[in-house]
Amino acid sequence: MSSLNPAQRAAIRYLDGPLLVLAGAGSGKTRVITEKIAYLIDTCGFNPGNLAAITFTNKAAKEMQARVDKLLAGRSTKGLTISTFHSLGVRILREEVKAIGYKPNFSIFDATDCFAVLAEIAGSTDKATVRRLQTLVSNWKNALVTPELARKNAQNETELRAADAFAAYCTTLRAYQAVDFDDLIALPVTLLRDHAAVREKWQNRLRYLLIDEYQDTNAAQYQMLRLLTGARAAFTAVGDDDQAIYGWRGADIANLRELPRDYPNLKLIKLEQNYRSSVRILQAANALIAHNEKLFDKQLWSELGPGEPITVSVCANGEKEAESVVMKLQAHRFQQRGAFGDYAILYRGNFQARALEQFLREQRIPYLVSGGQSFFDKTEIKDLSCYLRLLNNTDDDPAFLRAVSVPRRGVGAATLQALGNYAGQRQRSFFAVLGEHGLAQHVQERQLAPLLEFHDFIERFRQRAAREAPALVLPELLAAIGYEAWLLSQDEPRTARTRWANVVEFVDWLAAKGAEEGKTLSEATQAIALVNMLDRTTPEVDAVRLSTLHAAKGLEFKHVFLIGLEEGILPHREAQIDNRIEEERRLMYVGVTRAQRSLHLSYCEKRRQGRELIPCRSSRFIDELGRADLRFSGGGEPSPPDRSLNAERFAGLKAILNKQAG
DNA sequence: GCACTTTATGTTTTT
DNA sequence: CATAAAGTGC
Repeated sequence: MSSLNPAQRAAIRYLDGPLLVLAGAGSGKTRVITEKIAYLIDTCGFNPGNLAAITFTNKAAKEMQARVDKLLAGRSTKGLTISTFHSLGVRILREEVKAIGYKPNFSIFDATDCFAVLAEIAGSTDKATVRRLQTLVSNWKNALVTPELARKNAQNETELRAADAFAAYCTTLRAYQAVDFDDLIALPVTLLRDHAAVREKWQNRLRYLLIDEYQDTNAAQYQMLRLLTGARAAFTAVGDDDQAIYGWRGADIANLRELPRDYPNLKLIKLEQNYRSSVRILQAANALIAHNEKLFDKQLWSELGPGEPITVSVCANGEKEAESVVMKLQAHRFQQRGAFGDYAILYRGNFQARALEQFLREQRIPYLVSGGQSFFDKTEIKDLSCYLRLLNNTDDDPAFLRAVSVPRRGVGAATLQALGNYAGQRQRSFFAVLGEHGLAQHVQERQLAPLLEFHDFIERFRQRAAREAPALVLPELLAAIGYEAWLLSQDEPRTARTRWANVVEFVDWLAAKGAEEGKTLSEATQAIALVNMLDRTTPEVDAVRLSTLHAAKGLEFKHVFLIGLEEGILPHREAQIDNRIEEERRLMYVGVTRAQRSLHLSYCEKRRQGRELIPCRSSRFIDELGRADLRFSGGGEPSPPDRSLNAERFAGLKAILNKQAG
């Protein structure tokens, strides 16, 4: 435990009660968690099986596991839980399903599946409407609001209709034997709350909890934590209110603010020494975040010297910005004789990566995009997951609909419509009514053959999948449906080849997973829903990292480029109201504090919106960094606030407020 | 009624 | 660029 500072050491050794560690960016918070796990096992004699560390992303969980393994080299960590909130939720659900009337082979719906269910219920094809409803439902679940309560709280006709849709949505999911992401927290909470025996069992099993990124917990996750820790309240929560960037997902900083109230004997330890960034970067970050209403006072400091000045480039438009950033990065790298892997380019939205990728390819600079479209969201992978989901749970209608249509087998929209009506009338799933004798009366005669053939086909593989490992069955299923040929017939040869390569990679991933933990079909299927990026360990590759600001949290880079610093991008156009501006500011803060040695900012004077180039204004956050250490280039300093532009901004704000009132 | 082709269109952030 | 809606041939 050498080279820990006194605050870190205190945080690791404190065991007398609940502990909140306020860990500033780069203050070694992951280190505190991993060292504390080692301390609890080595020095305090905890059984690893009685410890759980909870993170928000798989990436964080994986990294933590690796660091713990290294720290405890040789000693057993068997039974140690290091997982995301959602994975822990699945584990609890799987063990306790019978208490809430689900089968253990339940499906996990992703956002697309849930969207389709809600669209059907609302009878709406308008995307914006359904999306609003989806957010509403998600917010209710995250706040542990039941359909009944939502109905009671409804203020007007619209809210009442939404609450009814919510109720119907829950019923439908239950009929499908399916849960959504929010259920993975909400259901375990109700379970632990309402069943004392279950609660005691889990409290007994998880005797000490460590929670990472505590500021990102939502109400449901906080309740889960309370129920798991119980009266003993043996936990360490580590967080940073300045890095709370998931408010839009229901995360609530109130959980941080109210922790001292809920636990009067809560011990508070602050980590303020930053081991990551040079002084100039840290000063800029401190100046920026000072514009937020602060929850806890915190001043980061560093012993790492002044470092390079922060540069700001003004570019004509998005393409020019991408080009300039790539050129600047090249020049900087030559001058420093550095590696590509020392550089990251960070941005607000995924779409900003495209222009960058183009120039990086042109310059033959290796790069990796993190965030962005997940491997498991690719069409070919979703196709196969749906087959697995259907084999695992034949009540999973969304999976049925996809599997029955890919590849095409002579069953089209009209037939599925008729089948859906029949299934609805019989109160059974699509797959179930395929086996009924009455089927012939409800679909066209010539449709009968392909439908029955599909039913047989699934049934045959289902029996095999019950006995054999999914990774063995899947390749045969692929051959049986002629998937490779289908891909070739659908796409250009080279896209078809990449897609098939993805399929092969997916099968390999499944095999590796299965070998690792002896996964059953239902475990594998559920794991697929939760694991987002294919966990290829690629830190070895020397490549520039492209990442959204959200996905960059928890990472650090020697040199950071932060692009698109314009009003409307960062802060985002739809985040003009006060508390959301604060979250955008924290997002900027996260970006700034990723940098160790140098930080390069850029923004455009004009940006393409649709087919037109719209003039834009530099982000207010640039001004808030303090001018002292900024070096401008490309177009001089940003123009002083211009009245016409302010008027424009005001008009935008008014439009938003009107929309909300109406 | 089904399958495949063309055309428009649009993108906050993620478990 | 990748998906979704509308249009065309069978």
